[in-house]
Amino acid sequence: MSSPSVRLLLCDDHAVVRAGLRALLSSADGIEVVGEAGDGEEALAMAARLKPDVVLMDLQLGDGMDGVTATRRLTSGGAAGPRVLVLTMFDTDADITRAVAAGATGYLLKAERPDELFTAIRHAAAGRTALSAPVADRLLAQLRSPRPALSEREHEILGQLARGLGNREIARALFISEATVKTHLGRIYTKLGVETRAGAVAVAKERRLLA
Amino acid sequence: MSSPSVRLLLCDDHAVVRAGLRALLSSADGIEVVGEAGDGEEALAMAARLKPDVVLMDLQLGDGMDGVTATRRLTSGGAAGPRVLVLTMFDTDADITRAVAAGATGYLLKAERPDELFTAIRHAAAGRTALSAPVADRLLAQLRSPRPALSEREHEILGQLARGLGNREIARALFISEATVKTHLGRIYTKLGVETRAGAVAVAKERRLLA
DNA sequence: GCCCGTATCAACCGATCGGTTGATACGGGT
DNA sequence: ACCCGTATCAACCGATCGGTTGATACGGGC
Repeated sequence: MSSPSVRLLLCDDHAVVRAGLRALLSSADGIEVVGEAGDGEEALAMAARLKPDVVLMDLQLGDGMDGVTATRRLTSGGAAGPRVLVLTMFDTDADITRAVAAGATGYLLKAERPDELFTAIRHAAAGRTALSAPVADRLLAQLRSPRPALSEREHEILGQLARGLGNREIARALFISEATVKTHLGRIYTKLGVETRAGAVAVAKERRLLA
Repeated sequence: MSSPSVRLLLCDDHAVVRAGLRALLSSADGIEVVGEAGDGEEALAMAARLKPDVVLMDLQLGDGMDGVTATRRLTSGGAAGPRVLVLTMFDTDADITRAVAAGATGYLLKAERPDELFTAIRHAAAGRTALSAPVADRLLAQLRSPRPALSEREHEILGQLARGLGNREIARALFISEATVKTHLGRIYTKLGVETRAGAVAVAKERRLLA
């Protein structure tokens, strides 16, 4: 006998993409789309009600809760919660790391071949980790030559920096002295491999370290 | 009698999205997906060969030719060329304006309801302009209070700025004097409504003025 | 022909930035 | 107990940035 269908919940903020995925997956054996969510809150509510086996989650969810947060909330509920399979456009180190840290069972890219999606969903339902080849490559590369990650405080500094604030304004915004801002900035420059604040903003946007 | 099916070519760099769209559109009456392209070059080649009525074009096409360029090349071939219907994630002023300027017959968002997509495709095939409501709103808002557009030279300056270069380096890169760079930067700040270079980079990335 | 926008350059000045050195303090890990 | 990473602050200095004023030149549009 074949195992029962995988009950799947879609979460993506683009209705056209959701509809496309539903149409695509409905043609696959052993996969049943039980619902669609357009944002993180909706995904949590529908997951609680529909008890899907797997949530197919985009990381970019528009204005509200982001996909990483939604993933954490979905998986933090213990063993009863659904598996989360991340399906997104970006293969950035930061995205992958954060998604895995948030409890994602798998991670694959929208650029992947569709049949990879089918198998990844079945793997995820079985509790097996499902990382597509490019994603796994990136993870290993990162392990081999680990990039110095920004500390949380440095992240905050970077956020203010991207708003165009000067050092004094950043200092006021974060309730620290201007001197501290400068030391943080120095470390940020070193870690990002840049020499100016404009360069730091550019690299940060590039690596998707900022909203 | 009903008119023959609209012959449609998909162009999107994400295979999963393409497959989803194909699955979705195959369920629609009067629409026939005749091919898929994953980048701009492929789209041009397949359009020449398959002679589709409409090309459904994403603006973000990864590394190579961008969607605006592909649209221009597709529509510049005179009346024989296909209609181009842009389907993308972003409703940024710059994207909409450039796509329309490049000859797009329609522009709609992936966040739109799927049935809007069906009607837009049929409209585009008939040569009618197809702008979804949010996009049309933005266009009108822009006409009512036109934002000062950056000149081409200012764009170049901005590009170098985003690389983190100093004024002197920008001057050398563009073969102009440092003084000229500063005057350009002053106008850029005014037009973007910022006061610092970091702010300019942030706003530029926000409005998608940069790659 | 004239006006206006754009691009180019110069010289100036104060404010800010970037880098350095050195210091204190707190927490986690061995 | 010790070390290491992180966060915090101070003082200093040269280089750069941001703003201003003023100028020339070229092109398109009325």
